[in-house]
Amino acid sequence: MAYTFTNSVPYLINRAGAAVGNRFTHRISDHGITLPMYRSLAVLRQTGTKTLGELSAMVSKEQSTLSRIIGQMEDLGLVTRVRPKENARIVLIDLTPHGEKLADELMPIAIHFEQTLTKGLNAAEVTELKRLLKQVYENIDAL
Amino acid sequence: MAYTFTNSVPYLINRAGAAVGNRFTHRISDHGITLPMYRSLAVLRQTGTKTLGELSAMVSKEQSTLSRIIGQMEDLGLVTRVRPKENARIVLIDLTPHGEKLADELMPIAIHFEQTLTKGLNAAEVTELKRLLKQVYENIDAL
DNA sequence: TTCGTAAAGTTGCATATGCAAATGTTGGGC
DNA sequence: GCCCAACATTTGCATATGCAACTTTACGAA
Repeated sequence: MAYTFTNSVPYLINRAGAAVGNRFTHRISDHGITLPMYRSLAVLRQTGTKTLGELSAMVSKEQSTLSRIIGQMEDLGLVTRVRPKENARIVLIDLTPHGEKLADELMPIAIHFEQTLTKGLNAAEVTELKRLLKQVYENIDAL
Repeated sequence: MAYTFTNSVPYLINRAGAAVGNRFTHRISDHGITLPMYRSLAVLRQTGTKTLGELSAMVSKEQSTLSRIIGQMEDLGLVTRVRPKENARIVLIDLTPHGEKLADELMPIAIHFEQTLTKGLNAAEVTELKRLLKQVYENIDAL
């Protein structure tokens, strides 16, 4: 299969990711948070307490960048940042009740996005898309 | 199917896109260009002359941001920027011979990425992935 | 022709980002 | 117990980014 830039996997992934991100960003802007903030909320809501490093990996943001974002979220009263006495190297990040509430409020929006984006695809196709995206992600290690 | 953030389409797309982008960025850094610069080169190489607006849409970068990036590429001698007499509103962007040469040099890297990312997938699966990504992209309009 | 409006790019400005260096912390070897 | 290397996070700094405002140009209506 001939290689064409605009038909390459990175191009198609980036194009879709950027466009979806922009839409979501604008959709949640009136809730006073940004996209990386939303992603942090959603990960914490789903998986509970995380260290900064763990969260950084899960939301695909550089640690130093996320450190500042979490700082803002702390100022907004959405999360808490705690250095445990047992291990004062790490920082444990948790949702506040306010953060949980906001995450819950945004859930319907996220679900709506998921449904709209997969419109025209049957369940098997959606599953396949996700499987392939995970495979591609794993393959990055080999680069 | 229950909605889970880390299994959602936007999450999986963003995760893969960000990681691939980072890898590629570092891989081409010794060639003196950034990722959006590479994308611009690749689009121009593939499709020829473009206006700033067209290029902006194709590389998924804001016009104002791309305007500055093209300015840098002009300084690097990679592209030319021309306002046609017939229509002085638009700016036509073209590769210089130097820009073409660089685009050609980077092609093997891009192909290597494509091959590595799709490792473990057969031809039908790769085609399917691309088809689904295009469908998702089209569905964004409905949001 | 002239005017008003839309189109296409560019620039000002405030914010976000990434890398590298700095800070503070732990645990192991001695 | 002390020192040193590895860890986890934060901060300094330069660059990238997005939005809104501005400039220039094109074009249709009167």
